[in-house]
Amino acid sequence: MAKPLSEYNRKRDFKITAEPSGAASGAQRNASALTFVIQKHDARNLHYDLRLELDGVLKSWAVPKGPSLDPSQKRLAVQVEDHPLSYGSFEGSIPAGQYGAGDVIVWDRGIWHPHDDPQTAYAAGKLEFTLAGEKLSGDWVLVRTHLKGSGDKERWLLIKENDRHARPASDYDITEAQPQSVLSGACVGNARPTPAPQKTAASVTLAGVQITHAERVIDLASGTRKLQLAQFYQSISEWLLPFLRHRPVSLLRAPEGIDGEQFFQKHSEHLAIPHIKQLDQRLDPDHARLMQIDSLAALIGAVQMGTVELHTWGATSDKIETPDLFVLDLDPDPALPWKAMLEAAQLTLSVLDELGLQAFVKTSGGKGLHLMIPLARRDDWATVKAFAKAIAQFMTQRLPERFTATSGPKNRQGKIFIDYLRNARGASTVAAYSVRARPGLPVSVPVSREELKGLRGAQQWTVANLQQRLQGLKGDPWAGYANRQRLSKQMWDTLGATQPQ
DNA sequence: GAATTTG
DNA sequence: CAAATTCAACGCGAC
DNA sequence: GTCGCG
Ligand SMILES: [Mn+2]
Ligand SMILES: [Mn+2]
Repeated sequence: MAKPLSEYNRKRDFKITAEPSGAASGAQRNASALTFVIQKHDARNLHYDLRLELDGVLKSWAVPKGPSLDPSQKRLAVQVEDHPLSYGSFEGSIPAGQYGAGDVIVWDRGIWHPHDDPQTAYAAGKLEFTLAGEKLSGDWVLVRTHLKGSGDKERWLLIKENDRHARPASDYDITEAQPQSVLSGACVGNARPTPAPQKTAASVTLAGVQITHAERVIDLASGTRKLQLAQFYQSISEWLLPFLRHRPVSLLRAPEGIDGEQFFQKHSEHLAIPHIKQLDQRLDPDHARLMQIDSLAALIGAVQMGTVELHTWGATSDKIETPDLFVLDLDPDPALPWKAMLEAAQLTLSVLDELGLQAFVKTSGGKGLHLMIPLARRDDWATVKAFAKAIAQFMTQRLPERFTATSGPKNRQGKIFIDYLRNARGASTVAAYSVRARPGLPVSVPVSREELKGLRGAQQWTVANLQQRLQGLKGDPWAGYANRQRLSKQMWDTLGATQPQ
């Protein structure tokens, strides 16, 4: 049943809106002279409001698509709160910020003749009636469906009966043919005289994905807009996708921009991220299904959902229990000068050289650097993590003034924490060429060993200047990355550690 | 951002 | 219909 | 057991 007039009054501030305040009409009208009105309302979504006078108020339904003269076209009509009779002649603009803000015109009005007792028929959920308006005529039926709409809103259907006023939709669309107000001749919505002027479209299609809120600024520091971030990711997709393909991915999303709420997302079961791949449940039986980005469309789909950062597992989905790389995440005390960070990286690389392991360096886009070591997918997570921990402890033992293998800010005072914990099953590390959700939108960028000494910071590249670097590159900074390496007994011995199990 | 619930 | 609310990870090590 | 971390 519809909400009463008090609901109408509660939703409106009559000091601000020009709409009439509501009071039921005391005088009981003659049942043969009931009025109806259809208002066209250019609110958030353009729709038509059908209002039938009954019991001194206007019973009201929102009809998203408006009436159709075609009896085969059933039009959804969501019942809304009763409106006062005086609302029937309201035409004008509801101010922004008010309930139902937007322009209203009286699209049609006249008399409705119920075929039966209207109170009884209304209560029964099936109103059959004849309209005598300026545009609409003939017999109509308004019938309540069993399905409730959102909340307690009742869903009805507005259907034209077959009579001499009926016309097939292919032949004639009355909302299209007669868009204007019957009071003023004014138009509203996309039927405006100059339909939606020169305003840039709010949504754009990129790589087959509709990007909504394309103009939303997601980073104040760089002024980057949502569409620009999507275009950036598209422009570097040939560099980024090889690091995303074939492995589980987690997303850091910030739909309102990096200064708004941020959250991590590891699965995509409830809401569909366009084109994203759902991985087999058996890969991680204790959790919801993991996801994977294998294509440009999926990447752009993720951006549409507000994704800024992409984090990947250190294993591929087809062999998920044996990592194909491990990470040494060098996290400096923020107070340390960049020079100390560079020296620490060189020292760690020297040890890896001693071990016979080739490592690949990337900026984190945050404070530190990431060393990535490709593996032959032979050892399990526990083994690989223990090995990374052994390196961290070995470095700390050798150079306790520079390094720590113990997490926590207190232990990191003046030092660099070698974060080996990224190498646990289920953990992830920001992918090479992922943007970071920080002011200026820095990017995690692979660099060659030769370039390392000249690095000026972990945020040297951002969405604004990465293109320039990539275009100027002579060769692949990570040449040889495809060479997978095995951990040997000799390496464990050198580190003074033993392989678990 | 999208789905769901509330008014 | 419009507005408000809800949800979108997880395990590890330090203490 | 809780907390902080990424
Ligand atoms: Mn309306
Ligand atoms: Mn780090």
